[in-house]
Amino acid sequence: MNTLFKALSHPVRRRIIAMLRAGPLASGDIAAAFDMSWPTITGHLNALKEAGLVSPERDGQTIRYRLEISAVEEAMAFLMDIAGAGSRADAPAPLKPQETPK
Amino acid sequence: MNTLFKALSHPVRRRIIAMLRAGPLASGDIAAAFDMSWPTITGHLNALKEAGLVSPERDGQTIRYRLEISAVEEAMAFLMDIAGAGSRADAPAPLKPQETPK
DNA sequence: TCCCTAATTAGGAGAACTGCTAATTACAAG
DNA sequence: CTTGTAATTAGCAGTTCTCCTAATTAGGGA
Repeated sequence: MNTLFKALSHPVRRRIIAMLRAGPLASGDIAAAFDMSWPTITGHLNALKEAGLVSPERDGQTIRYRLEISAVEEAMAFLMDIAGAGSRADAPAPLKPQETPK
Repeated sequence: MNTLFKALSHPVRRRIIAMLRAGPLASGDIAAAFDMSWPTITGHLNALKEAGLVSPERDGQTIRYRLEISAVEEAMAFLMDIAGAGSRADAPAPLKPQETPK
C-alpha cells in the first residue's frame, strides 16, 4: 500500500501508467516518449514494478511492461472506503482499520 | 494532482484521512493519536491542506480539520480512468490526456 | 567468437522529505 | 496587561528521491 501510493505520486510514473492503458510497451519505447535518460526511466519502471503496478515480460532482446490493473484497483478501494463515508458525524460503520502505519 | 497523490503517499497522512471520515477533529486530538511531536503532525496537516484533502476551521482556540471528499474523488477519477481501460489492445478511447507532466 | 542493440545496475550530486526542539502567534480568561 | 492553552512557524540533521553519466549484463546474428 505504501509503495503503491508512493509510485503514483510522481507525474512521470503516472504518465507511464496512462501509456500502458492501451497495452504493453517495451522499455525503450517508453523511454523514447520522455525527455529523460533511459536509465532514469528504468528507475521509474522499477518503482512501478515494486508497487505491483506493472510487470515485465522478456521477449528476445526487448522487455515489455504490462499494466497490472489489480494494483490500481487496490488503491481505488482505499479511496472508495474514504469517499464512501462522508464527513458527516453519523457515519454508518467505518469498516475495518485496514491499515496500521508503523 | 501532483500534491494530491504525494499527500496520499505517506502512511501517517493516510491514517489522518481515515480518522477524519467520522467527522472533523481538532489538530491537538489528531496529534494525540500519534507517537510523534505535535509540530510534525502540523506539517502533515499542511501537506494535506495543500493537496486540498482537508480544510481547517477555527473555533475559538482550537482549529478543526474537515475532510474534503471532493479531493478524494479527484484521485479516484484518475484511477478509474486507468482501471476502466484494461491492458487489452482494443481499448475503446483513452479519454483526454488529462495530465501533461512537465 | 565478436559485435550490435536493448536494458539494467552502479555511483554520485543536488533537491525534497521527515522528524525533532525551540521560538512564535492566536485566542480566551482573569 | 498577564498568564495559560492551542497550534503554527523556524531552523536543522538525517534520510530518501530524482536525475545524470559510465559501466555492465543479456540476447541475436554474422
